[in-house]
Parts: sequence; structure tokens; C-alpha cells
Amino acid sequence: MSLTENNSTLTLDEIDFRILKILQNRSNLTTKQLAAKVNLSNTPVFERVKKLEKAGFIKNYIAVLDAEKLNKGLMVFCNVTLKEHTREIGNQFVKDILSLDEVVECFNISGDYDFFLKILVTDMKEYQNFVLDRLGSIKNIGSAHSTFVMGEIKNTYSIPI
Amino acid sequence: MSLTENNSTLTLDEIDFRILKILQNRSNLTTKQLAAKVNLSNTPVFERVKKLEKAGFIKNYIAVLDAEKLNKGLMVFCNVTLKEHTREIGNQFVKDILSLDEVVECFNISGDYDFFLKILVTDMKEYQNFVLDRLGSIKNIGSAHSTFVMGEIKNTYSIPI
DNA sequence: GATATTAAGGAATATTAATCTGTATATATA
DNA sequence: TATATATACAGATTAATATTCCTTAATATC
Repeated sequence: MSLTENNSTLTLDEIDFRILKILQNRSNLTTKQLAAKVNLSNTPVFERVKKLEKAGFIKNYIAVLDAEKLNKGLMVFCNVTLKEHTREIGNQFVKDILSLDEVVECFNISGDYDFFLKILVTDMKEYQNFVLDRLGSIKNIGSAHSTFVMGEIKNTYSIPI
Repeated sequence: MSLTENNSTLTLDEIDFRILKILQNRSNLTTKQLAAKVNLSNTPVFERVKKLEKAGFIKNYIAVLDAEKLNKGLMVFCNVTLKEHTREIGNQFVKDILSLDEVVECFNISGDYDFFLKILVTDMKEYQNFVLDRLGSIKNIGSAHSTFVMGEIKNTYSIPI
């Protein structure tokens, strides 16, 4: 076996997809429970999961926390433009954003704005402080436009498979 | 102990927060490994985790999959307005959106649009089909404005604690 | 000062993960 | 056709872990 285990030609069958589908909704199942759901015995299911981990289809296992209970119930989308679009200024912006814990997502986007930020804060007061103190201290931001989440219809981390 | 176990006055200490922080980044740790990280023995850590689950701070455990590897590498934000804003029409829209697997997130928002949708698809061709066939078949949509993700800077499911 | 109450550690037990062995099936090869 | 080869599976075994129980220490309460 190669050291890098770069099994790039790995193709998944129906059962693999079913396993992924189940695990991205709930990962704290025993092998036996998972096996029952896909109508196989322990061993093949165990080996398939390990294969999916090794091949990178499963990147990680995480606990999903309750934002409300942890007092981070206000979600804000902030669309940002940069004053200039050189690689250097872009890199610095990225570095700055990565250090802000309130920013849980950040994407480079097409359209009128350069970056889309998803931000989690306690309340409007905290958001104001975030914009003034933390986002405001980042250099080369041209404009920032905030949109506030009023209600959650669907909020998954699931890939449509 | 009450049947409902509605311990709403539960307050968390520093160690609880450290446990949550660790688990929302990586949940497939053994109790022993987690205990070592917070400098406690197995039992108290085990009991704290169970307490956090029961009290609802931990909602779920999930596997994080690789969207690129699963051929869902195109992320699109779609901002939607409804023609009318009655509760009935809103409810029907919500029901329709919930049935679309491509829509991984949907929020009711402030501002120029009514809803923000995060959509995962294979490529632009599939997105075109999604808009024409699936989104297009939903009634009472007034307008839809798409923004395409060009690059990912940060994409977490972590709550800032 | 005596007594609850709470949080922790250690040890025992129950479950589960992880491994190993063997079998059936399909595919290739002589 | 008969014989290798690889793959996927089931069943059993063992190694590790989760879970429970009991005891101790610290802190609060009377």
C-alpha cells in the first residue's frame, strides 16, 4: 500500500452513498445500528466507513451546538467590498477575517460585492460593537451592507446526495 | 428527578465551554482524549458531556462531507422575494423550499429580499436546471437574484464561544 | 461544628470498536 | 472447463471504550 493512500479513482456505490447520507445527519451511531440501516453486517459497514474517511469523503465529525442557548441567536449577513483588488490587499483581508470568531463563514462572491460574511452575535448591540470595533478596524474595506436574519427555515450542513 | 428533565437554569462553567469548543471542532474523540484536553478524569468529563446533550447545548453529532468530492462544488446564494406576504403564501413557500435538497440553508431576512437561500449544485448547468425546473415551479416568487461563490475563505458550523 | 450537597477520581462492568478467519461470488486466466 | 484472483460479506474473537457504581474531597448549609 502506498504511503499517501491517494485512492483518487475510488468510486462509490449505492450503499456508500446511503452511509454518507445517514452520517451527515447523525454520526453518533454504533456500527451495528448503521449496519442495520443499510442491511449489512458490522464488518463491511465498518470497512466502508473507514474507506470513506481515508478517501476524504468524510472530512470530520463535529457536534452541532444550539446557538440560541449559547446566546448567539442573532445571525447577520454582511456583504463587503474592498477599496482595491490587488492580491496583497485580498490576502490581508482574508487573514483579518480568519481571526474574527464571530465570522463563521466567508466567501468570495460574484456580483456587486466582493465578500459574503455570515456572522453570529448575541444581539444588535453586540453586532454594532462588532462592526465598529472589529470589522471597522480591518483596512481597505470600501463598503459593508448588513442583512439581518429574522427567521430560520432550514439550516443544514448537508450536501445533497 | 423529573421526567422531563427541564433543567433550564443550568449554568455552564469554564470547563463546559471548553468541552463544547472542542466538540464542535471534532466530536470523534474518546472520553479519555477529551478528559486529557480539559485536565480531568474520565467520569466527570463523561457526565458533563451527557449533561450538555440532555440540556440541549449539544443538538446533534454529524459527519462533515467534502462537497467537491461529492460533485457539489458550486455554491450559489439566491435572494428571493415573494409576490405577496400573507402568512398562507409564506407557509407554502417554506413547505416548498423544505422539499428541495439542493437548498441547504434558507432564512427569512430583512432588506430588499424576503428569503436568502444557500444552494449546492454540481455545476452551472445543474444550477440552470434547478432555477428553471425546481425553483421556477414554486408559486408566488416575485424575483430571484443569484450570487455565485468563487472562493471559500471560511466555512464553519462553529458558534463563537 | 455537624450535616448536606456537589464534583471529582478509581475501579468494575457492559458495550462497542477493531481485527481476524473463513466463505461465497464474480472476474479473470490458463 | 477448470483454476486462480480479488472482492464483499458474515461470524467470532479480542482490545478498547463507554457507562455505571462507589468512595473521597471540597464546599455550602444549618
